Amino acid sequence: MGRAPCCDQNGLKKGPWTPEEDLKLINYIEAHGPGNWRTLPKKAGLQRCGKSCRLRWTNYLRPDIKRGRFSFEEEETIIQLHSIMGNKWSAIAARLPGRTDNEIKNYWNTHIRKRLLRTGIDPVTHAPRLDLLEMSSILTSALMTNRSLLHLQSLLGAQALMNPETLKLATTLLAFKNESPDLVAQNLQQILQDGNHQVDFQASPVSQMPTQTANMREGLSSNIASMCCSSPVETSLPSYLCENLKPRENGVDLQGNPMQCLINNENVQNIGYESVLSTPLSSPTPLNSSSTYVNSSAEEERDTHCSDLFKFEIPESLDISDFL
DNA sequence: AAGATTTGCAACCGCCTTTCG
DNA sequence: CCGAAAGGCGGTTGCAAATCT
Repeated sequence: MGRAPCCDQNGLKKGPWTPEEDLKLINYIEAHGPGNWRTLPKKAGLQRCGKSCRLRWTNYLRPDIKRGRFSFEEEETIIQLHSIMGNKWSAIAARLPGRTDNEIKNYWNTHIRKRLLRTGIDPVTHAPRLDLLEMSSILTSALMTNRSLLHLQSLLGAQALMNPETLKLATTLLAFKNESPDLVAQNLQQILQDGNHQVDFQASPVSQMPTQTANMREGLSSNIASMCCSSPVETSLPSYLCENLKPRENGVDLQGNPMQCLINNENVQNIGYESVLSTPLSSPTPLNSSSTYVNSSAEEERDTHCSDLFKFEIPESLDISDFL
């Protein structure tokens, strides 16, 4: 029954390929074609398993492979296709002539992913990073009422979605909430009013907290400082996000439309753990064209608003019909 | 100049699907 | 039709090169 074993792993070489091995593989495939990968190594005189040979050929030795840096157009194409397909590297590679799935995957992980993170975009969902928006909402709502600190509890419940700095700050604030809610809110207000975020924590109201909370105070100071360093106001978060994260008077945006952004104080009050979990912004799975969003009316408005920020056009040259 | 840290990428690993005896 | 190997794919690792301190 079945086939003979692919290869007994004994005595087969692993690790980087030598030029001599490459030459043997190239010569054999050019003369005979790959044929059966299982039997190829023996015929080609290689001490490798067929799988390793196939990988070496498809990812490196194939003559039609385009090497060198990715062009801007290629990069944009990868981002657009990834937003549709997710981590389907082979499918993406099929639409980028001369590029391999492995190369695209590596390029994504080392360049594009980091770039998107720097600009405040979740590389998984291609949406604004939820943690930045959420923390900004919390800090802003703390200005309005001390009661809003209750949202910290919700924030901690969503820890799987948060970055470590956000969690650290939320944890510290929550610990303070019970002890000195007024001081916490007062301190947050000072931070948000201070344009350069270089808050003197020794002189801030936090320093007036009881001595037994000295360690917590240090934690709060450092956490807030680190958060401020990555806040939307100071980082490379896209300008459209920074605009939407600024508190508005009268609940209207720059165009005079009713605000539908997270920062809207009324919406902030309604943002809890459940909404965090149900929103596609926090989905750990890649978006695809058939994604169904959970839409309460408020979330529908927010989704619409946010999706407008990330509209892009698929080039006509890209055939994505089979994904729709 | 040297050691430490970060970055980039080739290659491996393991799982899933397809193919074949 | 069944079961095992081949093929394919995405995630992860290890190491050399580059950069920083």
